[in-house]
Amino acid sequence: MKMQDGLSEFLERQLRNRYGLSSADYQVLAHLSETPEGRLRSFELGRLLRWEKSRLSQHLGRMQNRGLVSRERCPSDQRGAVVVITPRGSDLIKVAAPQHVADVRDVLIDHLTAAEMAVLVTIGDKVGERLAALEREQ
Amino acid sequence: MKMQDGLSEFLERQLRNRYGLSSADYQVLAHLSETPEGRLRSFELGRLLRWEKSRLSQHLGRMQNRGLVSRERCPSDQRGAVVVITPRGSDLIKVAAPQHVADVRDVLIDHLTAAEMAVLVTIGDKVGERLAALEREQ
DNA sequence: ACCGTCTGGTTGACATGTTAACCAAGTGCC
DNA sequence: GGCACTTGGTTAACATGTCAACCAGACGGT
Repeated sequence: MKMQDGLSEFLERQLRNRYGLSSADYQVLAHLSETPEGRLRSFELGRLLRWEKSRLSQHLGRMQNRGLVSRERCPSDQRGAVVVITPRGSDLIKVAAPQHVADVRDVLIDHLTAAEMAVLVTIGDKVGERLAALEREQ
Repeated sequence: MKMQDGLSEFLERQLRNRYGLSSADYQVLAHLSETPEGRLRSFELGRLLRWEKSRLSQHLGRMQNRGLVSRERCPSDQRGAVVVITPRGSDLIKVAAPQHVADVRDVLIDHLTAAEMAVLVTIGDKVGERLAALEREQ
């Protein structure tokens, strides 16, 4: 648990200090920039991030005010919104992503042996399994 | 990272649904209940939790309103506050703690071999080391 | 076509966390 | 003693997350 908190706090702070991004912002931009068009339906983004819809809506509103994304009406579904990454958002993520990856290496990956890394992945999978099972049960 | 988020979210939700406690509340009560008198200087609690002082102050205010803790002036330092767990807080944590531990087993520990557990501890230590080193550097 | 239900999304009220400013009491040095 | 500096703690303003209520458009059975 301490490792958990320490890692998130460190990574969050790096992103915020260097680029003015929260890790929430980062994840939104990362997902958008991974699509060929830099655009996603709102609910798709929500599914990818596993965020509640109200959180997504509020967060996108703030990111829109800061000029990182914009929203368009969806032509095929009149209810829908399409989220589009702006040039500014795109530039930011292009700079921030490599540095963020470097930070993760610096504070975690570089200090693990291949065997340790493998075990960590196994543990992640097992926990993911268990959580998914609990979610199906409920 | 996903494991991280999934675990915290699950544990947080269990605590909240069953006892109306956030994990922040839980940690405060846990630390208090571990002292013989159920009381701690505010800044001691802050050091243990690694919380900023304003966060601590705000959170204790809310917990006080809910009757989980109370605050007294410190006799030896007129600036100081002593945080005391109330009977209600004490009862709550006595019920919540075993269940919380059981949840952690259920979703993590029970699914790991002894070897995996050992590696996880090693990784935690290494990351802790690295973060502490970065903090000393700053 | 019509109506009940589901789905995508927004909003308001509230809980929580961060930063910066502030205040009052200790501490150290002259 | 007096004065600068540090320390413990609170507060205000703001960013973020949650829940519940709401609205409008889609969808399915009749």
